[in-house]
Amino acid sequence: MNYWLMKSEPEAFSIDDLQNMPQQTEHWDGVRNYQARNMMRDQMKLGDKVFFYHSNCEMPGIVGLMEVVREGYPDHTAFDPQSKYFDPKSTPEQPRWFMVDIKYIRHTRRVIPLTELKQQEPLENMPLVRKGNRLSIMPVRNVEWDYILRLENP
DNA sequence: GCCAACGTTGGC
DNA sequence: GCCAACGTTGGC
Repeated sequence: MNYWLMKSEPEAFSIDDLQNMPQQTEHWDGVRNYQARNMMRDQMKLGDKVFFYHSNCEMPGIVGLMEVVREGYPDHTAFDPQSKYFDPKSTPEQPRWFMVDIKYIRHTRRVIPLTELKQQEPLENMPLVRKGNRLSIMPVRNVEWDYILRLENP
């Protein structure tokens, strides 16, 4: 099993929003970055676990756990001229953008803020804590995953 | 709201 | 294929 971290701006889509979806499941649409696209299309597998990260907000940090429940398939919002994610270069015949379906598992016991993650030496190689990184989806090493979960307890 | 860092676009 | 211009991300 592999581990991941996915960012979302809580004003657009938060962990609470996910929890309140039917089946507590939602497709992760709107990603328009090739690296992130490749991970969703090729690497994220059923049962993989994912940290939900809130970005661009008062307290950026890890807020919950989720699980991949459907592997990569075309992001249909790219086909819809009404969507803000519309991309005329993506067609159903030759889709350019992909998404996965994600299911809520639980909130973390507390928000684990970015400021705290940055202070952890074992996490210093995570793209998340590196300056200028803009990846909205990234792999998490097994040891990093376990380490972060231990931070949950104050 | 600012701005550094980064990715993408398009002229040449 | 280079690179300037532009747009976006996201912490602060």
